Amino acid sequence: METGLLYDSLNSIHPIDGNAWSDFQALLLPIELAKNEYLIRNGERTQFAYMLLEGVVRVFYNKEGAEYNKTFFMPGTFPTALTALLSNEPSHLNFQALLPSKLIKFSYPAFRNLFKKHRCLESLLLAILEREWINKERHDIHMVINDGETNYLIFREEYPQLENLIPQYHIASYLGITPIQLSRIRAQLAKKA
Amino acid sequence: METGLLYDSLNSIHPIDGNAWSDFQALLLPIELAKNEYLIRNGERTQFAYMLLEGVVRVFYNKEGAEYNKTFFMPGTFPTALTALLSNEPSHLNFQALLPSKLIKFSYPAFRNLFKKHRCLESLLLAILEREWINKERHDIHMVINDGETNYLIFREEYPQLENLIPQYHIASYLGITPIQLSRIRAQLAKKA
DNA sequence: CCTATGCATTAACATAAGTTAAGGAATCTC
DNA sequence: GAGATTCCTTAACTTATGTTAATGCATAGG
Repeated sequence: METGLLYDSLNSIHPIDGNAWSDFQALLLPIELAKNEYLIRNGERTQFAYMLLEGVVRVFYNKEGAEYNKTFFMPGTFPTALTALLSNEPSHLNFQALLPSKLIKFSYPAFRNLFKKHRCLESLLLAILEREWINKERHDIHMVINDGETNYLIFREEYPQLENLIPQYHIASYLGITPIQLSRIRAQLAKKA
Repeated sequence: METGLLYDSLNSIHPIDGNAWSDFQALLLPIELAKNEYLIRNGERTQFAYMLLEGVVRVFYNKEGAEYNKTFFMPGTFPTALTALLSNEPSHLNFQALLPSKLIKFSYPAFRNLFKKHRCLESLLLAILEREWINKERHDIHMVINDGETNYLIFREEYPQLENLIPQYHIASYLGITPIQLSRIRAQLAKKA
């Protein structure tokens, strides 16, 4: 199993000492998802955290049949239902692979059990939450302040290449607009250029 | 200084042992804000975390003169520029008292210095971030899924009494609509009832 | 190779929400 | 207590975006 990417990602967020890493590594399990397969559906509980190695995962909420995309996860990131994990409640969100994907998973309760022995892992979790908080706040500010066109341009910077890998209606949903409106925006941008 | 409310709030999030609390208590400073006075303006750095004892504080972003309200803080909560504190960068957000307010403040770096001695304080910060994350996610889901009318009703549940204490244009901005549109929604609701 | 399916685009139309502007109630100030 | 200020409401109008529907590629399956 390819754990080097995971180690590098985590260690760069907060240093992990050797013993902590070997205890943690014992928890890791590889999994694969086919295109359109789900990691978690809303209403399900989960005990697992994930890291994406290959592919793309989307997160969306679901209300009366309508889907609202919230985030896309790219390789090297953590498509994990944090709220469901932390609260131990059923997830309100769905996590779905949009392409054939490879991931590493590990049990979150087992991870927390290591905190007593390895304080650096608790500090690591704190550092991850801090980083996620900062990213989310920056993202939210963009989405509120800007119009659809600007957010589309930001999307293309945030997720390079992604627009060529997934249908545009997923992007439109992420931007909070209809695919028709996205099409109009793209037409306008093409005219400008 | 009235530190009981702060102790109870924090201790209920994560238990704080007696020594940790007395070391922490030594950091606390009381402050007062007049109506419309700022706690932090965008572009400023800050070292301080706050707890609100009395009054109301709003958080908003500012773009080309337009203001976008993001949150309101009520007594017992923490009107703190978390992102600016954690990242040590200038704040993108403004924190402003909407009523005469009383707060407790403490230095965040000094608080972090206590982590070595009192691990329970680090666990407390982790627990606070977890809770904030969960609240924010729930809030975001509401705002994306619902229309203006539903969000206005949710606002009234989330912040009981607040709509009588502050101008309606602040509420409209929070809901992402114009004051005129909020007025139309209120007129419709009155007609239904 | 032909057909069916999924997806993006475009046009025509409908609708919800923004803009501008005016009036009036409530509150503050001198 | 008179005048000024603030702010909420309402109306008339404009605009942006959603809706419905038709067209045309491209790709996959038989």
